[in-house]
Amino acid sequence: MPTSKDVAQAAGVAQSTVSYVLSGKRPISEKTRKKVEAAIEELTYQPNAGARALAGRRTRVIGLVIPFIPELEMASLMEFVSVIASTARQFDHDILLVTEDEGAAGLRRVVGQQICDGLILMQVEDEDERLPVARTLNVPVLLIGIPRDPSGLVCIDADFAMAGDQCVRDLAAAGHNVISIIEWQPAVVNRHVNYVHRFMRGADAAAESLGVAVHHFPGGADVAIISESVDKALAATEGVPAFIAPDRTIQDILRRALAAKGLTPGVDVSIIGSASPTLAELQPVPLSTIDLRPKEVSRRAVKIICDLLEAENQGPHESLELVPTVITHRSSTLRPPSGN
Amino acid sequence: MPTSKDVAQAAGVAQSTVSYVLSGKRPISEKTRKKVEAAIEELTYQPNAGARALAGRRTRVIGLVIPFIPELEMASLMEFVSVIASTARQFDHDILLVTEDEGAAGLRRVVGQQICDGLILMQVEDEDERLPVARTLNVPVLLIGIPRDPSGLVCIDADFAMAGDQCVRDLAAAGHNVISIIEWQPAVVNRHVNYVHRFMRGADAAAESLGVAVHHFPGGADVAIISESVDKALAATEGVPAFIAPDRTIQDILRRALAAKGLTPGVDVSIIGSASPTLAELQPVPLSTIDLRPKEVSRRAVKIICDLLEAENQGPHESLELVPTVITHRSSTLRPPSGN
DNA sequence: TCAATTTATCGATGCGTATCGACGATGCGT
DNA sequence: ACGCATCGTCGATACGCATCGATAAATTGA
Repeated sequence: MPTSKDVAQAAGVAQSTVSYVLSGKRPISEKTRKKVEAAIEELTYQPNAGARALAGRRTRVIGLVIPFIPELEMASLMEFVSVIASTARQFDHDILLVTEDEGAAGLRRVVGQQICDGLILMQVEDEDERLPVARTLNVPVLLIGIPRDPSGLVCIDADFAMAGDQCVRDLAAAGHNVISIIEWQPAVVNRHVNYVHRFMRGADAAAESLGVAVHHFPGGADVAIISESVDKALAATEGVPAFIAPDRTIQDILRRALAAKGLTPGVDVSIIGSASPTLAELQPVPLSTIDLRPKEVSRRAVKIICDLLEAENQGPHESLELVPTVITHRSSTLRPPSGN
Repeated sequence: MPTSKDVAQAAGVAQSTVSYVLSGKRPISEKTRKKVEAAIEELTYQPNAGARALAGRRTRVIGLVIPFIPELEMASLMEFVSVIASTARQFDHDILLVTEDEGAAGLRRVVGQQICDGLILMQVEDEDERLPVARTLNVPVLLIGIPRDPSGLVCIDADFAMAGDQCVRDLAAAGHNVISIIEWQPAVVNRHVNYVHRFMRGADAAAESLGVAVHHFPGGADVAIISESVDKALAATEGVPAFIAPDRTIQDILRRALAAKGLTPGVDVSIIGSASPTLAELQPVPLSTIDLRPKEVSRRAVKIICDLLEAENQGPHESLELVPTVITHRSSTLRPPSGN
């Protein structure tokens, strides 16, 4: 592997000059720059990351702490990871995976060994054991998710309250007076990932202000429980029933249960939930969705932490950014009665 | 951040002694070791990765090149990534994400800058543009997937031929004379990820040797196409029909199409396919599955590349490892006629 | 008891880059 | 023509660790 010294020699300049050509931190004449660039090209020189990190006290690597929760939807997780990685590249950074099974010690390790300049924590819980550690690390940390106490931390997440609000308003506008929410899996709810609560709060508040009723029913991944919830929900509804079904599994089971009763989404019943556009289109009756915009959340997360890395003016930062959600009408919900 | 020099000072020894305590590459007396270890504890010293890489010419980082293929099942991809990352930790290595959108240049970058000691390439295609580059990199590269020409490369993958063989044998043993395979999405097949062909070859060979018929039908993610395939398959079958349905989407659509015709899996029709155990159990009729063992493939992949890194005796290696697949009977297939 | 080993530790050096101070060359105004 | 600021480049040094040769201390054998 050629070094900057080799480049310098080939170009007939000092090593430091090569360094300045690369960083642009001092003026270099057109002539020398050309020579150096030619030598770099010629030798296919690439700077050594270790040496760069050592001398420059910057690795240009961001640690991404990925959760290990079997109940979680792996597909959506992968979408975050993938977008985060490619966005990081746009900011000239790389992503190092830190798995949850190392626990909080993993954070101390990658920061302590200076493998990373900063961290992104995914799937942050209400009371997250990683937070006390995160607060003491002297590097920027970005949370995806909002803990109970976000003081001294930088957070971003989808605006779940807005999502709940939008769903309820939308269904109410379509003429529903009673809206049934099939809730997340208890395993998820009990982990206190508070987006569930935020969603519900948004939904309940909207219901109250609009004078419609929102009923909550147990959901999860169990066919029997969801079927029972559907029965109860239907019994408690006069007029056309409306369902909010958070994830794919619940949607699948709900759809099947309704089909068994001869109810067609968009005609005899409304369903709205969260799903990727492609998956939503794939359904027999394309699903109206509330888009939590994982890509946008990922992109902004990377941007925020890169800004923090750039600034580097120490001192704990604190901020909280909520990404607006977007509702998309397809065929699974009734249309509002009149003029668009 | 404390350095090894600080530790040395605190312990009253030379910096090099601290280094030897850590590496164990020279004998150290019990007494000094204790002192040094105490100092390390006291200062919560952690060696600087950059300096270590620079001096030791080893980063202990493995680059993981993740594909970006929308058609791919993100969930299974995430399982690979997650298991690879935690297995790497067991071998005292970390995983750096390299996204496909950098293309082959990404490989050159992470290796050229010596961010990584080696690479794992996922989702390797028959004629993969990354391979010529991979061959010239002077670091170990491990492929998950088998290209058309694996010479000079180290590969691992699930044994798809075995999977095809097992599915056909199993269905034949249950009394089916005609077996219908709903194929992968054309987008996947056309990418020449040859596991599709290997699966088919295994299936066809088994069929021939058993004297049963295997019919192939177009699949994918399109409801209309799959429904038509199901109709044709049923028309072409006398007796109880049997289906092999590769992925989740195909399974979902197939199940719905069969239900619409009043056919119940495990009674009037057999279905077998690839799915995670939890997902398989979740179905109304638990799905008999062929397990492609992504976790085992991931674990072995990491082990192989770590062994190569350990060995470090240059020269191109070459090997090909196939991980046996496992068939699991649940309720969606007929049972073999007689005494187990 | 003394030379020959072995054992435990130290000091010095190199890894490849970034950065700082210094210095000659150039351009400016007067 | 002369001092002065600016520009462009060089040389030296630090970053934190691994490693090699050397040295001092402890052990062995005869």
